[in-house]
Amino acid sequence: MRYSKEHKSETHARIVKKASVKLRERGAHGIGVADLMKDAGLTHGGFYAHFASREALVIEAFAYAMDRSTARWRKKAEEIPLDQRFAAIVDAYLTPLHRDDPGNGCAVPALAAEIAREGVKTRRAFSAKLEQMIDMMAEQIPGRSRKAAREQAMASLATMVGTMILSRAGGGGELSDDILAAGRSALLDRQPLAKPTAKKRAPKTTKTTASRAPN
Amino acid sequence: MRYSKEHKSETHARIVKKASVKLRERGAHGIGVADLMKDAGLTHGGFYAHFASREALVIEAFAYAMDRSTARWRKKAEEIPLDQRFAAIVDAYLTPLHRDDPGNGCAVPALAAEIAREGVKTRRAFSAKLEQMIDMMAEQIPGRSRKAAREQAMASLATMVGTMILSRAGGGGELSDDILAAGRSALLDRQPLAKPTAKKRAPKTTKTTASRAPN
DNA sequence: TGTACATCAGTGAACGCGCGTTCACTGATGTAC
DNA sequence: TGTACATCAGTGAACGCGCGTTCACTGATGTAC
Repeated sequence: MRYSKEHKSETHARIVKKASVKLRERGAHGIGVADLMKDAGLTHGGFYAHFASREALVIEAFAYAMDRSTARWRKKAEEIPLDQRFAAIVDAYLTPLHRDDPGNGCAVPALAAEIAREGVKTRRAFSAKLEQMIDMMAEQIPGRSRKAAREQAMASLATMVGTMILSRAGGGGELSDDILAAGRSALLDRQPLAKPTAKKRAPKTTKTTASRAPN
Repeated sequence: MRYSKEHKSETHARIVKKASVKLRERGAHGIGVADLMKDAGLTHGGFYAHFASREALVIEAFAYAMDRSTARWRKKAEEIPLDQRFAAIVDAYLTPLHRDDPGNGCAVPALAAEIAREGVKTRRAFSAKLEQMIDMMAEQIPGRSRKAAREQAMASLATMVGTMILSRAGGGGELSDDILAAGRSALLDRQPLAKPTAKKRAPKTTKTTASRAPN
């Protein structure tokens, strides 16, 4: 073989990784095979040595983004006391940084609406990853039954995703900021979620040095 | 002229109306000019007698859908006591009927994520209509300051939109239903929104005869 | 009232262009001997 | 160790195809005289 043993799988992973950014930025149909390959430092002809079709890459790239988000949140949660985990995730999610950098952000607000219109294969891949994300969120909600936690996880995720979408579509001005703030306070400034005695002590977004949206 | 005075504007309106359904169903890029014209009973060549570009139609069709939703909700609200209006709108929005009929439903969950990636013109048109929709929602929230009502309207709309998107992308099975139910109860079964003494009396979805999602 | 002409919404062929996909080929390396 | 051959990730030209857009044309009606 021309390259080392791991070369092909490394290239494959690089294509998926780069594509997952560009697809979140431009949408599931917003960028072509040639440009995606160029982004990974290759030419378009080699694409089909790695993927059966463009759709197959979209599925892989989407799954990759979802796995990374879920894993990152889970890891973040582990470093924090149980009763602050949910708030910490919401806090990191609903930021201008995340809003303005969809390529490195959560794949759900970027791609879910489009994916709902794709073929069965793509839709199934999505709902499996969404299920995992919901489960992870539910784990961060203490003091409730499994069912109640799952229900709150789903509703909260809906608010997070909806807020992100509306804020991004809001034009980038005051409206965008207002929507983001409204979504934040709906999830963070509510009695059952923050400690009643420390209602206003929702975690601040501290990582001012970060240039990417790690969601 | 070949046709009566109002003929051209009637045709124009018909194209916009039909396109607004198809674009919500298939996405802002999911259907071509030729098919859109065919849907209105015309051939593609005549398109540019009505619109400067495909993008211009997308903007008009989107604005049409937003205006209709906003007007319909406002009208619905007027028929109902002030303290039940918000719940009634949420109740009518978060239904399987609406989820399964995006073409006749709210344009925000169907198109907002894609529109956030369009040109400035399209984005401006969107945020203007979104602003109107938020204002209308805020009017249905009694007993709060203008600012607080607007904030709650934005957060609620975010939950509604996010719930609809996640439910549509959820695969159509149990997950979709669970998400829809979670979003509903988050908005309807909460103390500040329903009367404390009638917490479980959230309005039921009664219009079982409706075959379209009027949102 | 009758006739010639102007108007213009709508038709359908044609245009570039970009896209996803295919394919013959390349050339560096692994392997057989 | 040296040599001939096989492998296969990657290249770049080419393919159909569908899309947005353009354009010469049609033909029913309004209007001028």
